[in-house]
Amino acid sequence: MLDERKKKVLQAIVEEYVNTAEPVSSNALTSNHGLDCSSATIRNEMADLEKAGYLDKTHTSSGRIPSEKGYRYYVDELLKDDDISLEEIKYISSKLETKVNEIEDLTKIAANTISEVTHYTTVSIGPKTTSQLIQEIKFVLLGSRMMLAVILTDTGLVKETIIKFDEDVTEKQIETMNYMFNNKLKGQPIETIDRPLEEYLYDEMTYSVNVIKPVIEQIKKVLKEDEKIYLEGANKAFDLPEFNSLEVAKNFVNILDTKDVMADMLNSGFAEDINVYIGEENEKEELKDFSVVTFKHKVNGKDLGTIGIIGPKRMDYSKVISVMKYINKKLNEIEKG
Amino acid sequence: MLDERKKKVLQAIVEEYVNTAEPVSSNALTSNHGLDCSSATIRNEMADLEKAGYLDKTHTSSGRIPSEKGYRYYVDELLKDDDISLEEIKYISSKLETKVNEIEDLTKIAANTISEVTHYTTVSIGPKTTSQLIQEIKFVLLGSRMMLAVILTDTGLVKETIIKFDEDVTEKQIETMNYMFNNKLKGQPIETIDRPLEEYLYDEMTYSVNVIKPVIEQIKKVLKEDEKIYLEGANKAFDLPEFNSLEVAKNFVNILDTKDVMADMLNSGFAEDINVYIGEENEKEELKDFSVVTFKHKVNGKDLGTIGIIGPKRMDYSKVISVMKYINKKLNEIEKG
DNA sequence: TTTTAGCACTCTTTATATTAGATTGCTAAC
DNA sequence: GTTAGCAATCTAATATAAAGAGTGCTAAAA
Repeated sequence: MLDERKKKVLQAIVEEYVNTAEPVSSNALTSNHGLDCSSATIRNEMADLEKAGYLDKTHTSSGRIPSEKGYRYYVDELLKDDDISLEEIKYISSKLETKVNEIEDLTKIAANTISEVTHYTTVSIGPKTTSQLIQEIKFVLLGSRMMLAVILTDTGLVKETIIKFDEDVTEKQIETMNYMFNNKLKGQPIETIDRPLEEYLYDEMTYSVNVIKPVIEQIKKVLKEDEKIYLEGANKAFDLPEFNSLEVAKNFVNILDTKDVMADMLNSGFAEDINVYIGEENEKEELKDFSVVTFKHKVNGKDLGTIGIIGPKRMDYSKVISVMKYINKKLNEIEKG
Repeated sequence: MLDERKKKVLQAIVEEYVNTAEPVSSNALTSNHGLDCSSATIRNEMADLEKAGYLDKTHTSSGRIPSEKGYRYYVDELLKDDDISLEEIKYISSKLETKVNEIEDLTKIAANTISEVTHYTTVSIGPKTTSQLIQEIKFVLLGSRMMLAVILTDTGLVKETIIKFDEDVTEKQIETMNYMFNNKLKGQPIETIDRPLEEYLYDEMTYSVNVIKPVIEQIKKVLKEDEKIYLEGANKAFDLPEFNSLEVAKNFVNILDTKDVMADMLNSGFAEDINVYIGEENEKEELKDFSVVTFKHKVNGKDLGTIGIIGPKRMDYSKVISVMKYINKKLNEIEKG
């Protein structure tokens, strides 16, 4: 357990380093951090904190930077989670007030807002289809050989897809299909659209396979389709000094370009709350030099999308977490009322 | 006019520089370029070409690199436009064979393929809605207060949008609307959905403004919506030596992040053929250090989407243009047959 | 026992100089 | 018109030195 002064020193170092991106010297902490002692005393405290693993040095005679353990302690014990200004609150509210018709747009707007307020790159992904129930399926003929299929889920997610046929299809056929599909699928989880169902549908349907086959295939395809990942503020990262290293910059762009790393990153958080992964805490090798903060936007236990920030380990955790908490609250208000 | 040997020298320098990214010395051209003369002779030719503006030096005693005028001459006069291997042809064909149901997906696949084959970053954008005619509008009730609107255009573009109402809506109302909208809009260009039409619809519709207003607004919104821009292979650029400069890398990411620069870039080409913009030839300030190659995928004069490559001025124009030509041909075959 | 002043020591950063290597332009010969 | 030869020019790499920042330790002060 750290005593009060050590906590103060650690907190001061994290905050100072987050601000300046420079190793923090004992001298820098003697003023403006409420530490009423000399630099020599602080040096002693720093040495203790380093021995305990909370601080690192870049070389023998450098100032200190927080270690991952140091950041972790800061996030768990020391951060102020209301690090958000009135202007930021106003800005966020105004952005989220935009009337949107689809949940996915709301998630995108929230991600964009977070990126603007925190100046970090955000990534967002829509709700996982697998966790949803089919509320209704609707087929609409768009011509003699083209049909639109619309699938509504219980959380209000809408999936549409165009289906083309090799032969003419009648309104009557569509109606029958509509009835059959709904009969079988309403209220079922989306994964239901699988082998057994397929067989059933093929059996029951009296007409051409040419008609049913593309429908089933296309619907399966759309529902299993990887969720789209949206990036906001990729360029913002390049304003940070850690991205002056070409290797880091390249890694970063590579990560953003590798959609499945991003998807895994967003999907790995299970907590209801905000997930913070600092450096090595990230499962993915590629992310071990970065920090990631994510949260799932949920209403009544239903996943409506996930938003993540990816930035340097030297991230302003206070700001990021405060903003995310506030946005999460706002999103819940919007969804519920 | 350049004599044959000068052409050969220029071509050799462009090709050598495209390959190596190093200024080309007179010595490097004495072998493997069909130039049967000494390095001193080549030095003389180089000096002439530089005086004429086709070559540049990085410093007084460096080898030569092509100037923008040099690249332009190469693109206009010297490149081989069948610089594509059998494997590449096979690969492209296999990628484009995937059955897709929406035009926009086809454009995306083509852009992805180009990026894979050329190793450059590609950008693509769907068809411009403004150039299209409305073929049909279809409204589908999805619940008592939610409706789906589907707009089909003459080129097969499908736009869907969810519309939510503040009051219950009946099937009958939807049917009437369906009839009215189609009656007024079928065959019309998409811009028709504007003031005069709005008034007409408000007048004719006998029921609540609460119903018609959101419909018109949402449809307008969707149709005027900026086309989505798709990026492929943003990370590929970072393998190129010119991106070892942090400034260049940062600029590049900034450009990719600024969607309207990308959109303008894609929309500015008018030629039927392939557009090449080398460095300063780009209108946008941000692009003046890069080269851009775009082409519009058209069928029967109708715009179906635009694909662009953005890369260094030291771009493999032969490869890029060859691949684009081939892909364009393939796309036309797919659309027509 | 805790805190602090003082100072040698370490390491980074910046500046400067030196050298090796590549390539040109020019001159004069072929 | 072409080429060999060579001084001149510039880059890139390496070495050296000096300045500056910061620590750790010791011994004195509180």
